[in-house]
Formats: sequence, structure tokens, C-alpha cells
Amino acid sequence: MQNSKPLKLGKQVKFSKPSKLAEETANAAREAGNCICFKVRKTARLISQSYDRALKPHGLNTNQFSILALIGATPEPQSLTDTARVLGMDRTTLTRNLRLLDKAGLTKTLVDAQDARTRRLALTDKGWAVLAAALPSWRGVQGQTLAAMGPESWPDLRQQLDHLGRATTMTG
Amino acid sequence: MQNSKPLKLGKQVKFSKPSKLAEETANAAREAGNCICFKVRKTARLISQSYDRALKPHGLNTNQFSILALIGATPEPQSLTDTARVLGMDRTTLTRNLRLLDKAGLTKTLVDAQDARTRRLALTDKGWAVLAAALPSWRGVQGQTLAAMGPESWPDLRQQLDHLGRATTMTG
DNA sequence: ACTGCATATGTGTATATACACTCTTTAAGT
DNA sequence: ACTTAAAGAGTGTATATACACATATGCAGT
Repeated sequence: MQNSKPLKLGKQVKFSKPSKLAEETANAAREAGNCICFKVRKTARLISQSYDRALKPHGLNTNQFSILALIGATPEPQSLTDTARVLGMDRTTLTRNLRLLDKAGLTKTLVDAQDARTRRLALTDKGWAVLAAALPSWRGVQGQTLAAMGPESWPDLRQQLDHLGRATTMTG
Repeated sequence: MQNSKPLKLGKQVKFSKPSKLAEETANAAREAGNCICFKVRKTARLISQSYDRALKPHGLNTNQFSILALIGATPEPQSLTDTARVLGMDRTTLTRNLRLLDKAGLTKTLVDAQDARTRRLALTDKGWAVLAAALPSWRGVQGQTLAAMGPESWPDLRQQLDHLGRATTMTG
């Protein structure tokens, strides 16, 4: 097909000898393999796949499950902004994530009576049902993951992640 | 504007008394606040913003920087699949990420001489230059983040993240 | 009531992410 | 050589993510 038109080279691909800049940069770049951000993102990518698979039978991914669980966990419907803050998610990202959940009939977005600006988030009956049905599946992966990583190390890891999140929020 | 048509309620938003199912589910949902996947994803979201801001002057985000650094760190150009594996990223995701870097003239995708199926990834001269220029900025955020989290705890956290990633790859 | 600022939210746009599926090329077996 | 399975890569589609910007509402001071 060759749509992307990779460079066609001759019989043997020739790699020009790296320049001095390239050599020094290559050494420095290896240092970046220790990047905190990269490591966290990579882990997030990998672990998300397990959770997504586990929740798939319920029509949810791990992100949607987290949102449902948070909304369901708070006694009184919280505002969109506050919810986004707890999720550590940009407000506008939550807006878009909610659109799907609303469309699926799992959540409802209510206008606050006191302040017409604020939207309060709640689960529908269907949302409660789906969340209830998904919880055992979540407990399954969570248990497997815990077992695989060694359950005793989770409290520590959890605290470090919290710390890291808070630190970066400060540092900007 | 009111495009999204939130439910308009009366004077006071009424929240119907939660059903028995909802009550039980709410308790269970609070348990999900301890979700490993959620915590890792949340941290990834938060920390990414710092790194993105730091790298922005170079026209890179943290993901693009990681890709450039990895390609630059390996002596011989590696295949797309192998690179994706090291990044802990779906192969097709890397394909799309590379499209932007290719278009920006930072990377080049070469056809392997021995196997016409295989694409090998390399940096262009411009790619080397941008990477070299971005590295100090990266060292900046990395240092700040390290300092904020307590540098001594990073090796441990790093190992736990690696372990977690490997565990989930196994578990499925 | 009016003005101006702060707050809560939504939109446009660009990038990241992965699954299901398809295409191409290689290798293995006959 | 022919057939077929396996490996490498790309595309269609859906979702996640955040920044810059726009809009709507509330509130305080006049």
C-alpha cells in the first residue's frame, strides 16, 4: 500500500556516523530513560489495559468506572469542578467524559438550585445498576493486580503517588 | 447558550432518597477510591502537565520527548514494534505519534534492508538538535519533581512502577 | 440598576491511546 | 514452486486529555 511513503533506500540501509552533537546527546538521552513522568505514564498505559479488559463486559472502561464510582461514593451530588479536582482531571476533560456517560444514561447533570452556573453530578438508576454490576469485576482485577505486585507494597506506592501528584500540583 | 440542555429542575433540586441498592453500592464505591489503576492514571495526568509546560518552549510534549529520547538513546535504529514495546505503548499508538514527529522533521522512518516489513526509527539532524536543546529543560522539571517528592524515594517508586507494569502485562 | 470582576461551565482544536481489522512480506512445510 | 501461517505495519473508529478561548452567572461596590 505504502501510503506513508517511508524513505526508500538502497540495497543496504546506511546510517551515517553520528555527529559529535549526536554522540553527546545520545548519552544524555539515556539519562532520560529515568524520566519520572515517562515511567508513570508507561505504567498507566499498561495497567489500564488490564482494567479495561476486566470492565469491558459492563460496557465501561477504567476511566468511566472511576467517574461512576466517585459520583456514587459522594452522598450529595458534587459540582463538576470539584469532581474534576478529585479526579485530578482537567475540568473540560471531565465535561467530555460525562457527555458519554450522560448519553449512555448512566449519569445525569443537574443545575444547582442556588447557583445556576454550577452543575451537580448524580447517577441515574441505570448508573447505579451498572456500577453495582461492575464492582465485582473491578474487585477481581484489583485483587489480581494487588496479588501480582505484592499487596504489602501498595499502601506505600499509593502514598508516593499521592505525594507525587500533590508535589507536581504545587511545583506547577 | 445551554447547548447541552441540563435537566431543568424546580426551585430546589430534589435528590430522591437513595434506594437500598444505591446505599450498598455507594459504600462499595468508596472502596474503589483505592483503585490502583485510577491512582496511577491520576498521577500520570497531574505530572504530565508539569513536564508538558517545561518542554513547551521546544515544541514538544512529554510524550514526544520520551520518544525522541528513546530513539536517540539506542545506538542502532530499532524497529517500530520493538520501540513500542519499550515505551509500553500500543504499536499503532506509536505509529500515530511518529506521524507528527516525522511531519515536524524530527524523526525519519527507514525501511529495513533485510526485511521490507520492518520500519526502523531514527532521528534527523533537526531531531538531534531539538532533543539536545530540550534536555536541559527536562533536567529542570525532573530535578524539581525529584526535589518535591524527596529524591531518596524515587528508586523505590521506580522499581514498584516497573514491577506493576510487568505484573499487569503478565496477568493480562 | 450599573459596572466590573470572579466563578462555573462549554467549545474549538490538537494530541494520545488502543482495539479490531486489513494489507504486505516473510518463513515454513509440502 | 505452492500453500499457508506468522510477523510487521497501517487504517477506521472511539475515547481520553488539556489548553486557549468564549459564554453565562453571581457578587460587590457604586
